[in-house]
Amino acid sequence: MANRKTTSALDEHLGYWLRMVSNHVSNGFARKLEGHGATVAEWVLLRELFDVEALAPSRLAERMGMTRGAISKLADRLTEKKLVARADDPDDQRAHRLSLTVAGRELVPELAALADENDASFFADLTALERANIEAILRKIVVRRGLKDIPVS
Amino acid sequence: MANRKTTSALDEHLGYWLRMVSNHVSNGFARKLEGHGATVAEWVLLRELFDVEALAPSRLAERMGMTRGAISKLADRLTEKKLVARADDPDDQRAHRLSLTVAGRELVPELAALADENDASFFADLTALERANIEAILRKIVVRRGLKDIPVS
DNA sequence: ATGATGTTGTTTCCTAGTCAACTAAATTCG
DNA sequence: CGAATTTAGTTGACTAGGAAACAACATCAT
Repeated sequence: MANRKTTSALDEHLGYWLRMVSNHVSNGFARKLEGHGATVAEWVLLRELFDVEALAPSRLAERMGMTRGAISKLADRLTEKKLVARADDPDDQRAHRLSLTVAGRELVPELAALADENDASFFADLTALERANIEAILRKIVVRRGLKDIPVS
Repeated sequence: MANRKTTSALDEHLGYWLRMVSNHVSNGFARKLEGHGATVAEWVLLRELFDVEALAPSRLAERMGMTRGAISKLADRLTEKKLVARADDPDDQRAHRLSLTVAGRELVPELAALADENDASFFADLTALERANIEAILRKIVVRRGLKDIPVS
């Protein structure tokens, strides 16, 4: 037993490699979105609204793993851009309902194409088996640990 | 050819699952670090300095994938906490050299233990084979795409 | 050696989040 | 019913980063 345990290096953690790849994927996507005047958070919000008639900010906050404050400001920006509309909830004087404008609805498929492209190009180096493997493993972690939203930070 | 292509959902992208898991790992680690008064960026900087006598802020910026401005402020916080010391570079009047203080050097193994624990607990659900697989796949992406730093954003 | 160019680190301004306090409205319960 | 509590959304103070301008110094080409 000659060696004391040595302080582990950054890259000895699986989390390190995960963060490296994940941040590059998100970053690449963010750069692609920039060209269309959108951010990742904006894309996610728009996509969430896409297959629903309308949604309350609070629900979006839960689904997106952001605070209500953040959603409030995000919605401000998107209404400013005329991509999202705020309407009063007829059943609850406090509540709002966010929905896509026509322009917003038209933008979603365009951004979805960028997302597809980004994902495809990033994982193009992998074999079909590798892609299936990594997805299965990630899903397993999500299920086992009961992860439900994506914390932004 | 009955069906038009449908707008892809968020979770149809590998990047989605990657981000979900990666953000949870980082977030969990951040919460653990909080109890020790440190942030993830601080941990990374301290760990980078750990196996080197001293390093210029610019080098750290490259290695950490952050701007020099960000490193400047990060170094401010760490010197404020007496974990890092700034010294003039004798060979270059512009340059500085950052190094760990005794307290900083003592803190690193403590935080490394947290990192180990966080990583282990997070991937505990996986089999050894799954862990080996995901690491190999992530490393392959890093190599193939020539990723060298971790963009923070 | 000197003038152009490049590099180092800091600083200012901006962005997009968090957190906590707040207002108004809804709900619960005694 | 009416008071206490909960919920919805906004706001303000704060944080950690990026981008770009900057001053000081170094390097390089003549």
